[in-house]
Amino acid sequence: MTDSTPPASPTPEPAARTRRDQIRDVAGRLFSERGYHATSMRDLAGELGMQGGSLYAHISSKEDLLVEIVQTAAGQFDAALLTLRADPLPADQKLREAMERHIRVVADNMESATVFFHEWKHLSPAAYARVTDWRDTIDAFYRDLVRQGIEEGTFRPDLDVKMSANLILSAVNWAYTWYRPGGRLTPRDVAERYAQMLLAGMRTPAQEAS
Amino acid sequence: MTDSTPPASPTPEPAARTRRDQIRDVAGRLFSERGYHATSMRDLAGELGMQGGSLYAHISSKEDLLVEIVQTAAGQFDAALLTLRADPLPADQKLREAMERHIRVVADNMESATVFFHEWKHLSPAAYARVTDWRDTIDAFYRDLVRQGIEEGTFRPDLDVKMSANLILSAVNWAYTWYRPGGRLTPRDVAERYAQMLLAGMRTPAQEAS
DNA sequence: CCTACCGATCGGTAGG
DNA sequence: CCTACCGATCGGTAGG
Repeated sequence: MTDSTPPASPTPEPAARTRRDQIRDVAGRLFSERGYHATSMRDLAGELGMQGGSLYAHISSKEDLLVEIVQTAAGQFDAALLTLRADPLPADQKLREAMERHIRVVADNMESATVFFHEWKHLSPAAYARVTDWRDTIDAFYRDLVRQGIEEGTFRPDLDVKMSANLILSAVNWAYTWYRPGGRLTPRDVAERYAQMLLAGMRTPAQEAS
Repeated sequence: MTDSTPPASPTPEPAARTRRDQIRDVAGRLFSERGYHATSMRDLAGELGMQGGSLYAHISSKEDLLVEIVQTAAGQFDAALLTLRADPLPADQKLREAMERHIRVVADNMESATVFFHEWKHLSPAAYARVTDWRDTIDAFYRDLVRQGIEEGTFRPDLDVKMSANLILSAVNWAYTWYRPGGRLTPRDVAERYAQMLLAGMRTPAQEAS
């Protein structure tokens, strides 16, 4: 055994993780555990072994941290879902895939997801508006998917498009309250169980397969 | 037209509404809009046309208000759901009824429900433990309902009991984020749409009716 | 990244 | 229910 091979990095980009990233990650954890307003900058600094005022060498305000956490989470949902829009899959398969990706984003980012769902109302007007726009986009994504299935004849023509999308979104979003990473269920397991139950209620009576 | 008939009371018990009740209700609204920690006692007092310190003639602490709001909400869920446990209905009908009642509690108490779901982590240990116990009770209620349906032969024997209960709870709880009282959908409408989709995925293939 | 500090605001109380 | 106040803590800054 020689030193010619550098040790494999334990995480993808360990060196690229700046102090700023650490601050954001710890903030995400504290905001998710205690809430944004109940987390003080001194709490945050203490977790990082520094004094409260020292944080401002790396960030410009507390709200910047919240904005970054929320926007990053929104970006991950977008990257996972919106790339599916142009996918030529049939609607039922696409829906199953979307649910799996959606749950995976929640499961892989439980803290950010919690902050995202609980604290976005505390954003300043500009960032707040971006989140409501994002929410409309995701709503439309799932509604379009349901409509696609109806047009393709896979989904019942009498489906209430909006309510179906609401039910799907309920299932995948609410996972932030109960999912435990490292437990017996992978995001794929959850998505498969959910999709099986939901698709049975959405498909035209003629169809039956998985 | 004479004055012999007293005017019908606009609300059930208008005279029984004490100043304390007003404080709790306004607190529920502010806590739901801004969050518990972001609502100051002076904000609350201002909405009621009084000074901050005057609140303490009626309440003993800010947390008392939170505890009362959360416990009242939990009590309404209990009153709506747990009375169904001994009901002799078949499981699918009972599930539909439970979902309708559950959504109705959310819909009729959007503010308290929001506080309940977002702020219970900020309770002191004793009240916090009561909420986690409550949550376990409601989880068990829905899981028992799914099990009952499997035993009765109405629901598929291969249903994942825990995941089915999770899906049901996702649907009824998430309503607090999107339901708008006074809109086109009554809680009954929502429950019917949801139950139709969910029950189709839970029933044994033999069955088909509503 | 620290020390020392700013004005503002917090939940709550005393005394009336 | 008000006035006046308490100590504690808040987010953020200056200067090093």
